[in-house]
Amino acid sequence: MPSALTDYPRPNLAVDLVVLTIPEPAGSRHLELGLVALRRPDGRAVLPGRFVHERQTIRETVIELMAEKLSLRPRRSLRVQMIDVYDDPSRDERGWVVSVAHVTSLLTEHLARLPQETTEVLPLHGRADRGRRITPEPLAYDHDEMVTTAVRRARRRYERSPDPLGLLRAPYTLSQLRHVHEAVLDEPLKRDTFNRRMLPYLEAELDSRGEPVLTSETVGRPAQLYRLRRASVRDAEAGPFPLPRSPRA
DNA sequence: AGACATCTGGCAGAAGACAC
DNA sequence: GTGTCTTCTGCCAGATGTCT
Repeated sequence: MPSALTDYPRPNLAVDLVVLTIPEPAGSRHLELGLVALRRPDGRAVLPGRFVHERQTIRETVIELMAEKLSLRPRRSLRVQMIDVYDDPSRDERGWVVSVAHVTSLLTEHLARLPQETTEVLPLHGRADRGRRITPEPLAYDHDEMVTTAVRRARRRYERSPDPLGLLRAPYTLSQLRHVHEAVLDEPLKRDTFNRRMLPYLEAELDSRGEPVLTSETVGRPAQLYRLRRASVRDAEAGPFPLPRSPRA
């Protein structure tokens, strides 16, 4: 007797990955949020993706995808989150493919290790919620939708808590943190309010004598260094208020 | 010395919550 | 509706430090 599990046509299962990054050295002004994309032979940009192989989990597929296409090894600090499942039967011209989209972030130091011949970093600007395209060019398949969703969620989190995607390596100054938030939100922020909002969720970096560590790498008065106060993130992300914007210079 | 950047603290006004 | 209190926000001044 034939099995129902084999009698019906089934979609191919795939994983696509939205990789967000800050392509310029973290800490400088005018940072811009970037997206790691691959260039297909036909010239279209696509997200890194991979089919799920037989007897393989989604998580294993994501890990293999990151290793194969981004030279990234899995580690505890690497945060990968699922965005959504994309199941429009016509979404892929090659056939019936259901994709489980994920999002992660890449520190600047890892960008140099990307295979240059196939990967590139596209700048992300604009607000999809205001009817504007985020990517500089249309991506293949429904990858624009994945990017839009990932960026919208990232921006919502960056309103509430300090660098939730870990784009900035701790310790950092308040200005460095603000520049990263401005890059993600693509809008200048009010410095005073930003500092007041974030400080409760940060702790000062201390030296061996318990004194606050200052950095002289910034221009002007040496700035104090901070890192995330571990138990604070959940509280921060529950906060109700969006950050106030500053007029563009 | 002057320009510039950052940090800190204070002040005033707006907005919301609450009691009456 | 009114008054009071709290919280949030924007603005400012002063101190501190680097760079030219």
